[in-house]
Amino acid sequence: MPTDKNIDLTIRGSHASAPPKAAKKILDVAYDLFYRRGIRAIGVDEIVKRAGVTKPSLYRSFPSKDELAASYLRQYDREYWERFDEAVAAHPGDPRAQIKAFLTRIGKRTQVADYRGCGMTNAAVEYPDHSHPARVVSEANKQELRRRLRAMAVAMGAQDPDTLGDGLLLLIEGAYISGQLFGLGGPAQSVARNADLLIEASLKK
Amino acid sequence: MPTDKNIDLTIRGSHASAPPKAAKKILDVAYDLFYRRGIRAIGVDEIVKRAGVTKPSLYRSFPSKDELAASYLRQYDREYWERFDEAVAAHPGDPRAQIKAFLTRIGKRTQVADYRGCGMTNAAVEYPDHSHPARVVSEANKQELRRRLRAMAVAMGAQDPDTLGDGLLLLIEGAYISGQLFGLGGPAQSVARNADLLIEASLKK
DNA sequence: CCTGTATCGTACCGATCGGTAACATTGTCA
DNA sequence: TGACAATGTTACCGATCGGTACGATACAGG
Repeated sequence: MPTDKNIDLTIRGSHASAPPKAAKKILDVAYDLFYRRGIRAIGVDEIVKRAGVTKPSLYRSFPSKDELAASYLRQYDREYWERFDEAVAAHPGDPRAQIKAFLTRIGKRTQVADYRGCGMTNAAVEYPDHSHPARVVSEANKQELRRRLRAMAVAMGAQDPDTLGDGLLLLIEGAYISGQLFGLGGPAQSVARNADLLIEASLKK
Repeated sequence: MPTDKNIDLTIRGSHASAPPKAAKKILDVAYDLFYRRGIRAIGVDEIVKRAGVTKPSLYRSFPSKDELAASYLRQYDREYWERFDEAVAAHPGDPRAQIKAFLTRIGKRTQVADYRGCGMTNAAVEYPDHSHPARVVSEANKQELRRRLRAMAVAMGAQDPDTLGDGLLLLIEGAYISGQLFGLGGPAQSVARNADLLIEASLKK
């Protein structure tokens, strides 16, 4: 049996004998570059150079640049719901506090120089074609976000849960975008406050 | 024989100088392609091909592709404030109705297949570098939008005008983005309703 | 040892990127 | 008509795009 010192974190197959050493470095570097500077702006040459590998190594682990971009977004997706679930777990049974915690965190994250917003949102803007592998991941992520927000609006006892859930989604997307548009001191810092106002106005009297 | 079938609409007189016959076609085509498919996704070759001209014609009227993109956004900017001012003019002295009219219009525009959101927002996502000519135009447009929304929040008598103005901006940006993410039936259709709820909750009691 | 297997890197592909030099064509007025 | 200036066109540039053929290399089990 192989040493198995490195556990494969992407549950591909149950093959324990697939330790793609280069693949992880490539994905890590691609994640950083794609997120910070955009997918279209980054060429595969720069990725392999920064990762210290060569191009064939990239194409042995990923069938194309588009699929590498999709892998980046799948990784982003996992971390996204981790953060979301943390906010939920911090306030059991209190959806309003859960939302507030999640949005407060988003508002804080937007208040740094060179904030780049949501990788999912950015990818969808870069690829209008609905069949693009990256966009498929992005749209699925947003559908799930919408589903959760609407469910939480129900749990909060909103008069019109779908409208409130969608309103919260609009505020969140607005925070991602205005965060990268305005930088420090931008409108995104008020996302939690505005969301709370909107929630208050949407509850059954 | 120069049949002169192409009318010159810029200069008075029958046969005055014909300044930018090609430039206008180039900008028109670039506007459409840049908006629908993204700036980075479109090459200058495709622009000149669709415009029925050649590359040197483009580079005689525009110093670079980046500057052509900036020109596209300046045109977008003019039309943007035209639409904004129309909503304002439709309800003199009633900022709340002005906002509602503007957002109702946005909400409607988002409810078409392949809606592509706001050209300004998209350009900023495509070009994270603050010094890029296209981004400079985009950021100026958003700063002006923020300024107007905050001023209208003051005029509405909000308890905290800056927060309300920024909240409206978040909803608007969210509508642009979710409009292109979700297509028909997406959250963007509720932008006007949510904005009105937020306004109601933000007025001085 | 030998041999199979899998990952590695060198070198290269055609296509396209943004941009330009040099030339042909055109309209205008003296 | 002749001369000028502006515009349009052909052909091309080096750089980079995403992607690959193929040989070198490392390492396992017999």
